[in-house]
Amino acid sequence: MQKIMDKKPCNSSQDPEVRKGPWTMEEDLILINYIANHGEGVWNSLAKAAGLKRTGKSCRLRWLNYLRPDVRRGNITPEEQLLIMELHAKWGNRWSKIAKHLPGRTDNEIKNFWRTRIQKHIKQVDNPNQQNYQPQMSLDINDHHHSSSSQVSNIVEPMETYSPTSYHQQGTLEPFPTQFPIINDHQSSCCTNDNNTNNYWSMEDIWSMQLLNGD
DNA sequence: AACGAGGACAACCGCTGTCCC
DNA sequence: GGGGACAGCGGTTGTCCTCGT
Repeated sequence: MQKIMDKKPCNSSQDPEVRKGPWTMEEDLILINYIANHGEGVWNSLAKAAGLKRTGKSCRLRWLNYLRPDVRRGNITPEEQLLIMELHAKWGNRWSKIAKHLPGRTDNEIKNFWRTRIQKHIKQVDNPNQQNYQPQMSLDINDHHHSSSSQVSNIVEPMETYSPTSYHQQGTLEPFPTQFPIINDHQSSCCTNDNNTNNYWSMEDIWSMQLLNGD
Protein backbone atom coordinates (compact mmCIF):
# COMPACT_ATOMS: atom_id res chain seq x y z
CA MET A 1 0.00 0.00 0.00
CA GLN A 2 1.96 2.84 1.38
CA LYS A 3 5.03 1.27 -0.06
CA ILE A 4 4.41 3.58 -2.94
CA MET A 5 5.21 6.38 -0.62
CA ASP A 6 8.25 4.77 0.83
CA LYS A 7 9.60 3.50 -2.43
CA LYS A 8 10.46 6.99 -3.29
CA PRO A 9 13.71 7.01 -1.37
CA CYS A 10 12.29 8.21 1.85
CA ASN A 11 10.02 10.39 -0.27
CA SER A 12 12.50 13.02 0.53
CA SER A 13 15.94 12.40 -0.76
CA GLN A 14 14.82 13.78 -4.08
CA ASP A 15 13.68 16.90 -2.34
CA PRO A 16 16.62 19.19 -1.88
CA GLU A 17 14.75 20.86 0.93
CA VAL A 18 14.83 17.76 3.09
CA ARG A 19 17.84 17.42 5.31
CA LYS A 20 19.45 14.11 6.14
CA GLY A 21 22.26 12.98 8.35
CA PRO A 22 23.24 14.04 11.83
CA TRP A 23 21.01 16.45 13.65
CA THR A 24 22.31 19.82 14.61
CA MET A 25 21.79 21.49 17.94
CA GLU A 26 19.45 24.01 16.35
CA GLU A 27 17.28 21.28 14.92
CA ASP A 28 17.17 19.49 18.24
CA LEU A 29 16.14 22.64 20.03
CA ILE A 30 13.45 23.36 17.50
CA LEU A 31 12.06 19.88 17.87
CA ILE A 32 12.20 19.95 21.66
CA ASN A 33 10.57 23.35 21.77
CA TYR A 34 7.86 22.37 19.40
CA ILE A 35 7.01 19.17 21.22
CA ALA A 36 7.12 20.95 24.57
CA ASN A 37 4.55 23.38 23.28
CA HIS A 38 2.39 21.20 21.10
CA GLY A 39 3.06 17.61 22.10
CA GLU A 40 4.12 14.72 19.93
CA GLY A 41 2.27 12.95 17.18
CA VAL A 42 1.41 13.36 13.50
CA TRP A 43 5.08 13.56 12.78
CA ASN A 44 4.91 14.64 9.18
CA SER A 45 2.86 17.69 9.93
CA LEU A 46 4.84 18.28 13.09
CA ALA A 47 8.03 18.44 11.05
CA LYS A 48 6.48 20.96 8.70
CA ALA A 49 4.83 23.02 11.39
CA ALA A 50 8.02 23.19 13.40
CA GLY A 51 9.86 24.41 10.35
CA LEU A 52 12.22 21.47 10.30
CA LYS A 53 13.52 20.36 6.95
CA ARG A 54 13.29 16.76 8.05
CA THR A 55 10.89 13.93 7.40
CA GLY A 56 8.38 13.11 10.07
CA LYS A 57 10.04 9.78 10.34
CA SER A 58 13.36 11.35 11.09
CA CYS A 59 11.84 13.64 13.70
CA ARG A 60 10.10 10.76 15.40
CA LEU A 61 13.27 8.71 15.52
CA ARG A 62 15.32 11.58 16.85
CA TRP A 63 12.78 12.33 19.55
CA LEU A 64 12.23 8.75 20.63
CA ASN A 65 15.84 7.67 20.59
CA TYR A 66 17.62 10.75 21.76
CA LEU A 67 15.67 13.79 22.80
CA ARG A 68 12.98 12.44 25.06
CA PRO A 69 13.73 13.56 28.62
CA ASP A 70 13.29 10.08 30.02
CA VAL A 71 15.77 8.44 27.71
CA ARG A 72 18.62 6.84 29.61
CA ARG A 73 21.85 6.55 27.74
CA GLY A 74 24.90 4.38 28.13
CA ASN A 75 25.91 2.23 31.06
CA ILE A 76 23.66 -0.69 30.45
CA THR A 77 23.69 -2.37 33.82
CA PRO A 78 24.31 -6.06 34.40
CA GLU A 79 20.69 -6.38 35.40
CA GLU A 80 19.61 -4.80 32.15
CA GLN A 81 21.93 -7.06 30.21
CA LEU A 82 20.42 -10.04 31.91
CA LEU A 83 16.95 -8.82 31.17
CA ILE A 84 17.80 -8.16 27.55
CA MET A 85 19.15 -11.65 27.16
CA GLU A 86 16.21 -13.16 28.92
CA LEU A 87 13.70 -11.28 26.85
CA HIS A 88 15.61 -11.89 23.64
CA ALA A 89 15.58 -15.59 24.41
CA LYS A 90 11.85 -15.30 24.82
CA TRP A 91 10.92 -13.04 21.95
CA GLY A 92 13.86 -12.89 19.58
CA ASN A 93 14.55 -9.64 17.76
CA ARG A 94 11.44 -7.90 19.00
CA TRP A 95 13.44 -4.92 20.09
CA SER A 96 10.60 -2.58 20.76
CA LYS A 97 8.89 -5.19 22.87
CA ILE A 98 12.08 -5.79 24.79
CA ALA A 99 12.61 -2.06 25.17
CA LYS A 100 9.24 -1.69 26.83
CA HIS A 101 10.57 -3.75 29.72
CA LEU A 102 13.64 -1.57 30.11
CA PRO A 103 12.43 1.85 31.17
CA GLY A 104 14.30 4.63 29.47
CA ARG A 105 15.98 2.35 26.98
CA THR A 106 15.14 2.55 23.31
CA ASP A 107 14.72 -0.28 20.90
CA ASN A 108 17.52 1.18 18.82
CA GLU A 109 19.89 1.20 21.75
CA ILE A 110 19.05 -2.34 22.73
CA LYS A 111 19.38 -3.47 19.15
CA ASN A 112 22.77 -1.82 18.84
CA PHE A 113 23.85 -3.28 22.13
CA TRP A 114 22.82 -6.73 21.08
CA ARG A 115 24.48 -6.55 17.71
CA THR A 116 27.74 -4.97 18.79
CA ARG A 117 28.31 -6.78 22.06
CA ILE A 118 26.32 -9.91 22.41
CA GLN A 119 26.02 -11.08 18.83
CA LYS A 120 29.68 -10.48 18.24
CA HIS A 121 30.47 -12.47 21.31
CA ILE A 122 28.26 -15.33 20.23
CA LYS A 123 30.03 -15.38 16.88
CA GLN A 124 33.36 -15.56 18.59
CA VAL A 125 32.23 -18.42 20.74
CA ASP A 126 30.85 -20.21 17.72
CA ASN A 127 34.24 -19.97 16.00
CA PRO A 128 36.65 -20.15 18.87
CA ASN A 129 39.51 -21.41 16.75
CA GLN A 130 39.12 -18.62 14.30
CA GLN A 131 42.42 -16.72 14.17
CA ASN A 132 43.74 -15.76 17.55
CA TYR A 133 40.52 -15.69 19.39
CA GLN A 134 40.60 -13.63 22.49
CA PRO A 135 37.54 -13.36 24.61
CA GLN A 136 37.01 -9.73 25.28
CA MET A 137 34.02 -9.75 27.45
CA SER A 138 32.13 -11.97 29.73
CA LEU A 139 28.50 -12.69 29.69
CA ASP A 140 28.78 -15.26 32.39
CA ILE A 141 25.80 -13.88 34.06
CA ASN A 142 24.47 -17.12 35.42
CA ASP A 143 27.39 -17.41 37.74
CA HIS A 144 26.17 -14.38 39.49
CA HIS A 145 22.48 -14.61 38.93
CA HIS A 146 21.44 -18.03 39.96
CA SER A 147 17.86 -17.05 39.77
CA SER A 148 18.12 -16.75 36.03
CA SER A 149 15.48 -18.48 34.08
CA SER A 150 16.19 -21.53 32.02
CA GLN A 151 15.53 -19.44 28.98
CA VAL A 152 18.42 -17.29 29.86
CA SER A 153 20.68 -20.19 30.46
CA ASN A 154 19.85 -21.44 27.01
CA ILE A 155 21.37 -18.46 25.42
CA VAL A 156 23.99 -17.78 27.98
CA GLU A 157 25.30 -21.26 28.06
CA PRO A 158 27.73 -20.97 25.15
CA MET A 159 29.21 -17.95 26.72
CA GLU A 160 30.22 -19.92 29.74
CA THR A 161 32.40 -22.11 27.65
CA TYR A 162 35.35 -19.82 27.92
CA SER A 163 36.98 -18.42 30.92
CA PRO A 164 36.24 -14.76 31.28
CA THR A 165 39.23 -12.65 31.89
CA SER A 166 38.87 -9.41 33.66
CA TYR A 167 35.40 -10.08 34.86
CA HIS A 168 36.37 -12.93 37.08
CA GLN A 169 39.73 -11.57 37.82
CA GLN A 170 38.31 -8.39 39.10
CA GLY A 171 35.53 -10.18 40.86
CA THR A 172 33.13 -7.46 39.96
CA LEU A 173 29.67 -7.67 38.60
CA GLU A 174 30.62 -5.79 35.51
CA PRO A 175 30.12 -8.13 32.63
CA PHE A 176 31.96 -5.93 30.19
CA PRO A 177 34.62 -4.27 32.23
CA THR A 178 36.76 -3.14 29.37
CA GLN A 179 34.16 -3.00 26.69
CA PHE A 180 31.81 -0.41 27.97
CA PRO A 181 32.74 3.05 27.06
CA ILE A 182 31.25 5.20 29.71
CA ILE A 183 29.02 6.84 27.28
CA ASN A 184 27.77 9.54 29.56
CA ASP A 185 31.28 10.58 30.33
CA HIS A 186 32.24 10.36 26.75
CA GLN A 187 29.39 12.45 25.64
CA SER A 188 29.62 15.04 28.29
CA SER A 189 33.30 15.44 27.69
CA CYS A 190 33.42 15.34 23.94
CA CYS A 191 30.08 16.72 23.22
CA THR A 192 30.41 20.24 24.15
CA ASN A 193 30.10 22.59 21.35
CA ASP A 194 33.61 22.71 20.08
CA ASN A 195 32.94 19.46 18.38
CA ASN A 196 32.71 20.31 14.74
CA THR A 197 29.88 17.94 14.03
CA ASN A 198 27.60 19.88 16.33
CA ASN A 199 25.93 16.61 16.96
CA TYR A 200 27.43 15.45 20.19
CA TRP A 201 26.52 17.15 23.37
CA SER A 202 24.80 15.96 26.44
CA MET A 203 21.09 15.97 26.89
CA GLU A 204 21.65 17.93 30.05
CA ASP A 205 23.03 20.67 27.86
CA ILE A 206 19.98 20.61 25.69
CA TRP A 207 17.51 20.56 28.49
CA SER A 208 19.28 23.28 30.39
CA MET A 209 19.21 25.36 27.26
CA GLN A 210 15.58 24.51 26.97
CA LEU A 211 15.04 25.83 30.46
CA LEU A 212 17.03 28.93 29.69
CA ASN A 213 14.83 29.54 26.72
CA GLY A 214 11.99 29.60 29.12
CA ASP A 215 9.86 27.06 27.35
C1' DA B 1 53.03 11.68 15.21
C1' DA B 2 50.58 9.52 11.56
C1' DC B 3 47.78 6.16 9.81
C1' DG B 4 44.73 2.22 9.39
C1' DA B 5 41.44 -1.08 11.45
C1' DG B 6 37.83 -2.03 14.17
C1' DG B 7 34.18 -0.74 17.38
C1' DA B 8 30.17 1.89 18.86
C1' DC B 9 26.41 4.45 17.97
C1' DA B 10 23.17 7.53 15.33
C1' DA B 11 20.43 7.72 11.53
C1' DC B 12 18.39 5.93 7.36
C1' DC B 13 15.79 2.57 4.56
C1' DG B 14 12.36 -0.62 3.40
C1' DC B 15 8.63 -3.02 4.92
C1' DT B 16 4.36 -4.13 7.61
C1' DG B 17 0.37 -3.00 10.38
C1' DT B 18 -3.32 -0.02 11.51
C1' DC B 19 -6.49 3.57 11.01
C1' DC B 20 -9.49 6.42 8.47
C1' DC B 21 -12.03 8.01 4.52
C1' DG C 1 -13.74 -3.59 0.48
C1' DG C 2 -10.09 -0.61 -1.45
C1' DG C 3 -6.77 2.75 -1.12
C1' DG C 4 -4.10 6.39 1.06
C1' DA C 5 -1.61 8.20 5.06
C1' DC C 6 0.84 7.48 8.95
C1' DA C 7 3.24 5.02 12.85
C1' DG C 8 6.21 1.66 14.11
C1' DC C 9 9.56 -2.05 13.56
C1' DG C 10 13.82 -4.42 12.34
C1' DG C 11 17.80 -4.47 9.36
C1' DT C 12 21.45 -1.91 7.41
C1' DT C 13 24.60 1.78 6.57
C1' DG C 14 27.36 5.89 7.57
C1' DT C 15 30.14 8.42 10.60
C1' DC C 16 32.96 9.31 14.31
C1' DC C 17 36.09 7.74 17.83
C1' DT C 18 39.56 4.87 19.91
C1' DC C 19 43.25 1.95 19.88
C1' DG C 20 47.07 -0.52 18.03
C1' DT C 21 51.00 -0.44 14.99
